[in-house]
Amino acid sequence: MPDTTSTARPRRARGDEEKAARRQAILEAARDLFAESGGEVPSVDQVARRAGLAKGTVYLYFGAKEEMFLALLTQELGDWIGSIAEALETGALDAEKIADWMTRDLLERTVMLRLAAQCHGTLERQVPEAAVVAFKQATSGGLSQLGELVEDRFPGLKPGEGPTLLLQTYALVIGLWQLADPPKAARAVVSRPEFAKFRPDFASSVRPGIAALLKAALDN
Amino acid sequence: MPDTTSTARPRRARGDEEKAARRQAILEAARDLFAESGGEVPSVDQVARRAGLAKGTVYLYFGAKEEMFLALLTQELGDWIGSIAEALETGALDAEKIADWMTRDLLERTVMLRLAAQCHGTLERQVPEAAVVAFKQATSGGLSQLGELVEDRFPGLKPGEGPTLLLQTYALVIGLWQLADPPKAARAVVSRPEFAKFRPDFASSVRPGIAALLKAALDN
Amino acid sequence: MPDTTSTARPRRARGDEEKAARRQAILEAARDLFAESGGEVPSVDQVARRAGLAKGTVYLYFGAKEEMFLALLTQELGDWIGSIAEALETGALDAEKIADWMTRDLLERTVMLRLAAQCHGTLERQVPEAAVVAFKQATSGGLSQLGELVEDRFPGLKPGEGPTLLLQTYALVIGLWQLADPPKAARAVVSRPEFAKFRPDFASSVRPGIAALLKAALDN
Amino acid sequence: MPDTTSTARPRRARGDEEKAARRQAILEAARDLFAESGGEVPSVDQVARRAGLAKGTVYLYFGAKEEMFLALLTQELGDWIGSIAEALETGALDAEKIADWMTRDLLERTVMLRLAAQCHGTLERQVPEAAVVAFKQATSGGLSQLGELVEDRFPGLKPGEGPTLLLQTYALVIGLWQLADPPKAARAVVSRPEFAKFRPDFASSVRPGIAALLKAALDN
DNA sequence: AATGAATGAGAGTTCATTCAT
DNA sequence: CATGAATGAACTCTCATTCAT
Repeated sequence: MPDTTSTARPRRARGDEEKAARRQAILEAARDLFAESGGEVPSVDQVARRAGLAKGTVYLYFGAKEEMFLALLTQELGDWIGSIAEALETGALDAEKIADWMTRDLLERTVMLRLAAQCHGTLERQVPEAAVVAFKQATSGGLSQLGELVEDRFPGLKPGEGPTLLLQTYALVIGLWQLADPPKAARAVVSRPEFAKFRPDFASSVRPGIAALLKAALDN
Repeated sequence: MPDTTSTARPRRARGDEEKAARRQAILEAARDLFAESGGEVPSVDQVARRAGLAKGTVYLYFGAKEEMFLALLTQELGDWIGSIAEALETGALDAEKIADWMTRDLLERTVMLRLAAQCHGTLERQVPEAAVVAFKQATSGGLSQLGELVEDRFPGLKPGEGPTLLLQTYALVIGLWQLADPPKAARAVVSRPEFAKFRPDFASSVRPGIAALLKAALDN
Repeated sequence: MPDTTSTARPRRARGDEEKAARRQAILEAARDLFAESGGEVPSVDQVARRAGLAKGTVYLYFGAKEEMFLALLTQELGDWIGSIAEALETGALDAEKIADWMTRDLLERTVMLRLAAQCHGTLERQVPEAAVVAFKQATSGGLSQLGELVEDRFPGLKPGEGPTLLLQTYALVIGLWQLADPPKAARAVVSRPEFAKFRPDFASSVRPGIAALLKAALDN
Repeated sequence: MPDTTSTARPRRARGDEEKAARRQAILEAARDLFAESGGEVPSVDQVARRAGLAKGTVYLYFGAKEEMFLALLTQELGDWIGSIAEALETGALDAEKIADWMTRDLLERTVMLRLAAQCHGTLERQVPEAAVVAFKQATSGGLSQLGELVEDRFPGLKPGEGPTLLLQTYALVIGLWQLADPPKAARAVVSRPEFAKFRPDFASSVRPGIAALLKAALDN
């Protein structure tokens, strides 16, 4: 019976399947630590330990720390995209309703939001090119498909407008998140009444924003 | 004729005016280095040297490195806000035209955009509370006024919608910038044709996005 | 009417008398800060400010920071020596009584004790030779005289034993002080019951120690 | 034959034993540098280099620089205590003889003396509490045992007087050392004839002092 | 005499990454 | 595959001292 928290040397991962599992375990450890700390990127050592591994082992699965977090964001984004695709296929096509659903959905994806805010700003800045390629390819692939789906479902859209709409939405979302989710140090400050206007809470700013972008695209 | 590049000890800044000027010179040195490096936050020593000063001197004007960059962003944002206010007062009130003007204006503000992307994501994360207060206060003050002006000029807006609109716009802008302005490492990658869809260049995504937000607010 | 706490430029000290007064004021500022902080050597700037002066001014009166504290210790020691001399001349010559009086007297001289502990360990280590000369001369002069007085009052002592006795006493006193007055960081620790044996409090260890040295010298 | 001065990466210390050895090697490097410089606390980098290691490696074995020196003092004190215990068990119980032996023994322990003088004055002032606890515990443990031994050997002592006597002796010793071992800067000065009285050399002041404390305790 | 802006050496600490075992 | 000891670059901030005004 495997015990990931034991201090015994973890069994060697053999075969692609086991290796993928270990990689995934590392990503989950990273995710957990990132979430627990409220958006602080943990050290490699912390991640390794949390995964029940040694520091060096992480480098067997990821070329660099940032690669690891890029991989994590890839997953989170993929997940989000999948969720949207599903909603588009089954749900209503009303802008308000979509905005509503999206907002609620996003509130459960704080790790993705925080990670996206950091990746596009900082993480990418220190990563070997190859890793960025992988990241962009994965992301771009998912968004392309989703963009097509959007155009399918909203025939009013001209070709290419699907991805553009998605891009704008994504940008608005992470932009608002950055403004609405100040890091620990700033949290105390921003919660003062005099700043209320500019900390209108993520949900209530993002919903009308998404709706606006959606309507504009459809009315075009 | 003074020689700022000489190694001689720089003139002492005496009186509030000269001190403000020196502070400004430091900010400009920081700005230049930040711009030249494409968004890398320079070390205090680099900034000092560029300003023709010694490291320690910087700490006479700023309590910490991050404070310096927060001060820089404060200025850049203030500048931007001022520019918008002026445009609102003198320019057309057509959504498309405003979006157009704004886009062109933003393209000249890459330092502000890059800095904003970093500040809200990273810089704030390491700053003493007092500095964050100063920053938020300055920013918030400017935005409040601008929000009122917006409501003045667009009587269709309900009270409070001015600031919200500005917030959304700001979020969209910095969000898009982050996606469209990948850091050096990523630049080569993203310029490949297969990513074209997701790097439609800042200008052409931001313009319709702003227009959309604007129209939605006015149509409300 | 002079106001040392005002922010106005202090009047220039002219003539030896005024200069001596200013020097004294600086020393007192240093003493106060040192006392208040519980034995932390304050920065030159702090001392200057407390004295209502600017940093540079301190250097008109003392060649270096350590010199200042050496001068302060000189005074404190001189004071102590004077006090002992007086007690010897007027008081009883019983070893126990002397130890008793001395202990009580020392408890009011924590600044001297703390300062002595630091000076002989650290401060001297960074001072220009000239300053050390001045310090040693002053101290040595006082102790010589006091030594003679001791030999006068205790005819049992052989020539030279007076100073030796004083030296031993001084050493015991500052040694015990160091052990009994742990700095802030250590205070919490040492107050735990399990360390009680080695924090027997200054007073109750120093009194018998002094008495022992005294008796031994007299019985010789 | 291994070459410790080569620039090659040093062998990795594996297992508790080798790690303890490496820790010891670092302590010895620190000791040597401290001794050579006449009591100047060396930088971490210097210590590391002397031990043939990189700066960072030192931090694998000690949490902070001061911790390292506290550990060193712990050893030195332990050594001293052990030496005294042995002497008490095998040697004569005559006060003069003990004082004599102790003085000779101390003259070979200049590192301990210098270090003690600094630790109790300065080092403790900047150390994380945990490190101070460890230090006090180690020291206090050894002194307790030695105190009991003293009471055993000198039945004239009342319970508790053993540790007190040790404490007084220790205080006298480090106090005298501080006065008799002026740092480099002061050495030239103090060697002048006019200061002879107050630099009667460590040995000849400490011996009678110890004897005095001892006799007083026994005569009680 | 007084000022206080400018200096810049200096040091401790962290942590991503490597590689011998 | 896994390990974790070793590395060392990187960076911030302090503060005693100087000297032009």
